[in-house]
Amino acid sequence: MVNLNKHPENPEEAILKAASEIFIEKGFDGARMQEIADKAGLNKALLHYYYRSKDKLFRAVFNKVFQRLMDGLVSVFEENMPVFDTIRIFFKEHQEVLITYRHLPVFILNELQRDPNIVVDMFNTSRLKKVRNTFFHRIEKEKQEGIIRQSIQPMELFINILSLSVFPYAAKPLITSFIGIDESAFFDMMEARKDGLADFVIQSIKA
Amino acid sequence: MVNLNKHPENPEEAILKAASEIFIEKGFDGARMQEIADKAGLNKALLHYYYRSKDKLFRAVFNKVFQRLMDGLVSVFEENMPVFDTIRIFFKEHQEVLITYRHLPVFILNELQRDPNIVVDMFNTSRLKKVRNTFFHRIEKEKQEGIIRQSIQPMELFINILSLSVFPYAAKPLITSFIGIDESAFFDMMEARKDGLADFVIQSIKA
DNA sequence: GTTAAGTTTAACCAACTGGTCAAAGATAGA
DNA sequence: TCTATCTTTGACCAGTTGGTTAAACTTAAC
Repeated sequence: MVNLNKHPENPEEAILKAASEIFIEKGFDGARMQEIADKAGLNKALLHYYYRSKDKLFRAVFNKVFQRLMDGLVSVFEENMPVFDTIRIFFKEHQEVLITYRHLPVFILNELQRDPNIVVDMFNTSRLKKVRNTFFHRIEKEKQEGIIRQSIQPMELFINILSLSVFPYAAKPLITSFIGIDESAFFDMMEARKDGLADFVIQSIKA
Repeated sequence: MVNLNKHPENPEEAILKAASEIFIEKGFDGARMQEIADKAGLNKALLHYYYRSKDKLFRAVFNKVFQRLMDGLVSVFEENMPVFDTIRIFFKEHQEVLITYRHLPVFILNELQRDPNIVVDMFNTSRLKKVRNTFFHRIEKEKQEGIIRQSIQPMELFINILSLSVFPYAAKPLITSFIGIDESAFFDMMEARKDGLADFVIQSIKA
């Protein structure tokens, strides 16, 4: 027989989708199970039927969202190419990820502070290993080739690149208030900044 | 007659202090008025006697904390001295502020996303004006003197410096998990990074 | 069509939450 | 000492919250 449900998706996915939006917008403490149910168009008891508790539902959401962000973040560093190219490509791609999922940085940073354990054994350490074996290794190589300054530390550079890319989006309300611009002007500014960022880093590390 | 209270401070301050700790640790939604009262060693009704509502108490906390962080952040940029000196002093001083108030960045970023209005008319725009008239002006001057590269945009540089300084502290749980170190190793790393940061920026902007 | 398993619902609950209030206690001036 | 004001408290309250449950509904196999 045909599916007579009001909802084309299966409820498990509908719940996860609605929960993602609510949790990301309001955080774990600010989110309400009833609100998630309303957004999914389902009875609240169903959330518990499929995901037992608010905590378990939250973890399902967080894991999915976190993995998504991580993929968009480290994948570029796992490919073997000249460091300057990696940097340019990263900033270009990562800015788009951040614009698409603009609330994710603050959400993840905040929930991670609330409970640092949610991330435990979420990193398959192979991920870092791969970054080490490609990006970090490449840096050392280009240092020997005289392309990159000797004093550059791969891990620090990695953190610097991340900082420059992510922070402005996390601090968007602060920046817009501080320099007195609206949201669209902010994204214009980020768009213009995109090209300059790679230059900023490369200029700093080149020999 | 002598003060027979168990608490040497006046209750208004005791509440604000306890509220600061709880709000910063758990956020507005996660904080409980009873928990704040317990931490202050006072009756819960007193919180409402002095601060009417949870929202008003939160605003009092946020304002104070925010002003404190802002002072430690922009004061260096308001002084007229060579740009490279400003940058070196800023990183050195700001890292100490961040270590002392290590939970503030995420707290402020998060609450600002929850309700961007809490920061409205909190910036006396004179603050930004002063930064413009000193730091930004100085950059333009040093560009003409051939000390700094022509393509450097003052506002972008300002945001970059902030990003490099603040982000690692906001992302501490992420970084420690990702590279598999504990908290003390993280702060050692930040300590070592401190000197390199100024070099990283200066190297990038010098002509 | 009977049955057994999976799915969905409305009604319900105990615990908790921000907030109130009347009364008790402290304080300082007259 | 009396009194008017300010402080402090315990008890209380209405609304909300995550979570439960028994019963109704669907589905598909026989």
